[in-house]
Amino acid sequence: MKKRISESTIHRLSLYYRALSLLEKENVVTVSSKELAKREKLTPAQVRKDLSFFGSFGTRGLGYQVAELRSRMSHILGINRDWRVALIGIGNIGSALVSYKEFARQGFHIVKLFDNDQRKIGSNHKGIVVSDIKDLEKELKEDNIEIVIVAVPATVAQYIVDDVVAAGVKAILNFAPINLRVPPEVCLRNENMSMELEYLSFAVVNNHTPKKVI
Amino acid sequence: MKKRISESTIHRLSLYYRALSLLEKENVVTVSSKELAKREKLTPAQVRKDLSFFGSFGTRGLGYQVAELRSRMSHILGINRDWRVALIGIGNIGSALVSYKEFARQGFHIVKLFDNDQRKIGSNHKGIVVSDIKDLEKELKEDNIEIVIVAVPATVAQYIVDDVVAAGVKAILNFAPINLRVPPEVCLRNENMSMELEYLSFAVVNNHTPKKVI
DNA sequence: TAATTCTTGTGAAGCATTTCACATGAGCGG
DNA sequence: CCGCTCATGTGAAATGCTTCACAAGAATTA
Repeated sequence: MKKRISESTIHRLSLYYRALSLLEKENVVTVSSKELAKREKLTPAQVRKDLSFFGSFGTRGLGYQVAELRSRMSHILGINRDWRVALIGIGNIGSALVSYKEFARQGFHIVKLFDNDQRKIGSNHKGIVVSDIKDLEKELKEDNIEIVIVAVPATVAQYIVDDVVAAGVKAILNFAPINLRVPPEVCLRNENMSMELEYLSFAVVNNHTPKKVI
Repeated sequence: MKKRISESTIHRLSLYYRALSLLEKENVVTVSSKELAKREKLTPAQVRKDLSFFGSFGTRGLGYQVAELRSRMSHILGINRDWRVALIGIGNIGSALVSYKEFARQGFHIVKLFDNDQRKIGSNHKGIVVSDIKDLEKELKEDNIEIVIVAVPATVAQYIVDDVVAAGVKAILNFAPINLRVPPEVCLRNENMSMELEYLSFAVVNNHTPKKVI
C-alpha cells in the first residue's frame, strides 16, 4: 500500500470512525456502505473507495461488521492507543483546550503545559503544572511528547515551533493565524478560526453554498 | 461570474488577504503573484488563477497594488464590513471564543451570548449579558444576527441549530463533533479539533506528510 | 519610437479525486 | 441446490483542480 492517501480521505476516515462509534453504541452489528454514507452525507462509492485503500473489510451481500470496522479504523488513524500531547500558550484558547474533554476521550492526553508568563509558570491547570517555555526543547524530549498544540500569539509562533521541531516532534496543531515553516518530515495542521468565519461571510455575501461540508 | 468557486480557492483568498495585510503594514506598494505565492507556499499560477475568478486586478509587467488588492479581497470575502455574531454555549470553548480578539479584529463582533444554564443566564461576559437559550429564535431575529457560532454539547446541537435556522440565519460555525442537518441554503462549517488531532496521529503512524498544509 | 524586460490572464494539458457500473461472492428462501 | 437478492471491491469514466506555457499589455530605457 504505497498509494498517496488524500487529505479528504483521511478526514473521512475520522467521520467513519465517529459514525461507527455511534452505531456500536446503538448495538448495530452490521452496516452497509450505503447506510454509512447516508449518515455522513457521502456516497456509498466514496465510502467503499476510501476503505479499499487500506484493505477489504466487508462481506459482499452483507456489509461491514460495525465493531470490527471501527477497530480497523482506529488502528489506521492511530487512535487505538494514547498520545502524549503538550500544549504551549495558556491564553484564552489554550485554557479552553486544557479543559476540552473531547481530546482525552479520543486518547489525546495533554500532559504538559508551557507558557512564558511568570505569573502562569508554576500554576496548576487541571492537575498539570505550567512549565517555563525556556525549558521547552528539553522537557518535550524528556517527556516523549509526540504531538504539540501551539496556542501562542502569531508574533512568537515561529520561534516556538522551531524549538518544537528541534525537540524531534513530528506533529503540530497550530492555532496562531500565521504561515509557519517546518521541515518536510513534520506534519503541521493549522486551525484558523477566523478563516472559517471568513468562509461564512464569503458564503453569505456571494450566496454561495459549499458542495460538501467539511 | 457564475462559475462555482471551490472551497480551496475561498480559503486561499483568506491567505491572500492576510499576506496583503502584512505587506501593507510593511509599506510594500506592489506585489507580484510570484512573491504572494512564495509567502503562502503556493504557485504563482495558482494565485493568478484564483484571482482571475473575480476579475483582473493586476498590471502586466508590474504586479498588483497591495492596498487595492487587499481592499478587493476584503470585498470579495465580505469582510469590508462588520458582522453581528451570536455565540451559543458558554462552556470551555465558548468562553474562550468570547475573549478571542482575532474575531473582532476581522470585523466579526460577538454581540449575543446564549446558554441554557440558569447560573450563566444573566451573567456578564466581556460586557455581554448571557441570554436564555429559550429566547434564541426571537432574539436572533430581533438583533439581526447573521452568523452563529455553536459551541454546545453534541447531544443538543441539532435542536439548537434547528432554532437557528428557523430564525433565518444563513451561516453557522459549529464546534460540536456531530454531523448537523441544515437546509441547502444555509452554509454550515464544522470546526472539529479532534479530527485535526486524528489527522496528526494518522500522519505519525503512517509516516504520512500532507502535500499541502491547510 | 523601438527594443527590452517583466508579469499578468487564460486556454489547454496534466493530475487527482469522485462517481459509475458491473463482475463477483455471500446469504437466504423455496 | 438453485435462483434471487444484496452489497462489496474495483477498473474505467467523469468531473474537478492545479500547473503549464504563452500571447499580450505595461513600464522603462535608449
